[in-house]
Amino acid sequence: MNGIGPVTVFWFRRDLRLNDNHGLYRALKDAGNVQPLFIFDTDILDKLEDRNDRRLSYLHDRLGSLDDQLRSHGSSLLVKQGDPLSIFRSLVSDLPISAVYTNHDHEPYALGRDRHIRDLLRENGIALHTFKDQTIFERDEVVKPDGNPYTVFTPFARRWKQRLGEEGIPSYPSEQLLGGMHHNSSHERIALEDLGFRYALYEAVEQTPSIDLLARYAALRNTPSVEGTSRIGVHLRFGTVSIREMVRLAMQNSDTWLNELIWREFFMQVLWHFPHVETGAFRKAYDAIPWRDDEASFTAWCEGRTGYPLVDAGMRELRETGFMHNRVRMVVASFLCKHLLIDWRWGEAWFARWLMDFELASNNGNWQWAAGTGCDAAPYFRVFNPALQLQRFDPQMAYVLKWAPEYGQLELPKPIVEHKAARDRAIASYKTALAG
DNA sequence: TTTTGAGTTGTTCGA
DNA sequence: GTCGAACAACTCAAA
Repeated sequence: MNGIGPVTVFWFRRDLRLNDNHGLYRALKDAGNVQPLFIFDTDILDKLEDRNDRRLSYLHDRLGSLDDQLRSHGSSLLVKQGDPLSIFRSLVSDLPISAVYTNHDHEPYALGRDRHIRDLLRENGIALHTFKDQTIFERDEVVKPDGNPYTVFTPFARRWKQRLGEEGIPSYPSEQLLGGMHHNSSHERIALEDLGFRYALYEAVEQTPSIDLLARYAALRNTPSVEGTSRIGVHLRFGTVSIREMVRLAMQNSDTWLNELIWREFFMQVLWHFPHVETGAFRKAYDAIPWRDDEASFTAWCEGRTGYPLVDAGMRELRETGFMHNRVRMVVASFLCKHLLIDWRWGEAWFARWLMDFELASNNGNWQWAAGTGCDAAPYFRVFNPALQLQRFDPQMAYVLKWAPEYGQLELPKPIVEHKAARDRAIASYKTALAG
């Protein structure tokens, strides 16, 4: 490697941007000579079920544009593939590393990974500096006066907004310090094929919702045939936008949308404080529900062949695009858990596989909400009526016909369950399980 | 400690 | 067609 003297490594993970990046800002400001690094983590990649995962294509594209930007500043992204611990083991012997900077990742897997890397670096006399970047508040920054975590959204959101008002939103103008990147434009890129993947087309999404969209957000967000939602989930997941910029925008334009951003942090702190939710019900009594291991019905749901137009359209949209409108997510989730009485974890895993904007905490929290097993969840007797939801939110069938055109034919698919019978079965099953 | 009010997104039934 | 109550109690948060 060119350049003289020690380098500071900045490790990109879920913060793939050069602007308003907290950890990058601190690395540039406090240390300098910053070598940017990204690791394709084979522990994660090996678990992906599809060789043409849209998310990996998206990630790869973003790294390409990150590298382009870095090269315009005389630097380049060092990209490695492997398990991160081994990668760092070889990096510390190859490079004169003075410190490693990165941003927090509180998912269970990441916590363990980072602990091992911190230990390895410490053994080599290298400090790992980590920073809050992907949320406004994290861990136990928003808790009740007695120090315990909130488990109900509304008081959490109240306290969150109060703290925000007191503290304001910080800025980390890393983009102004890029002259301090380590000068080295010799790093080669790793092709998707070298990782064992193929390119999958995906629909690019605006990074910033327009003021116009936010002005109508509260009114239009439940209409799946309209572009009424922000769709920035994918950007928040990969950190291609700054949450701080989004919250500023929300505060100026839409309190309804701001609450959605707070929901994201609510579920993140639920996962942090109650890690058992990753595999089981938040309320343990709900683990007694006798889920039906009905693989045929599950497959019909996955493939969008339930005979319920809104459910089928949503499941097709998911498969075809990696996205599903939020209103429809609620309908299909309620349908799986209540009408089919299938374990919410099956649905959670399917969404995790296909959603471009998949985020463990939000996906888990919202599935537990729909199943009625979570904190502050929908009560178990609240069963979405897919026909009524269709009538209410897609009365012209514009959304349905876009994704499931067979519902425009005279002969309609036959429902795999009858609504009233399924609803009664769900309520009775939950009731019995919870009484036991 | 006790009390009180409230709790994302719904549906159904009967007046 | 419209409207309010019931659904099922329970837990949570805050005073």
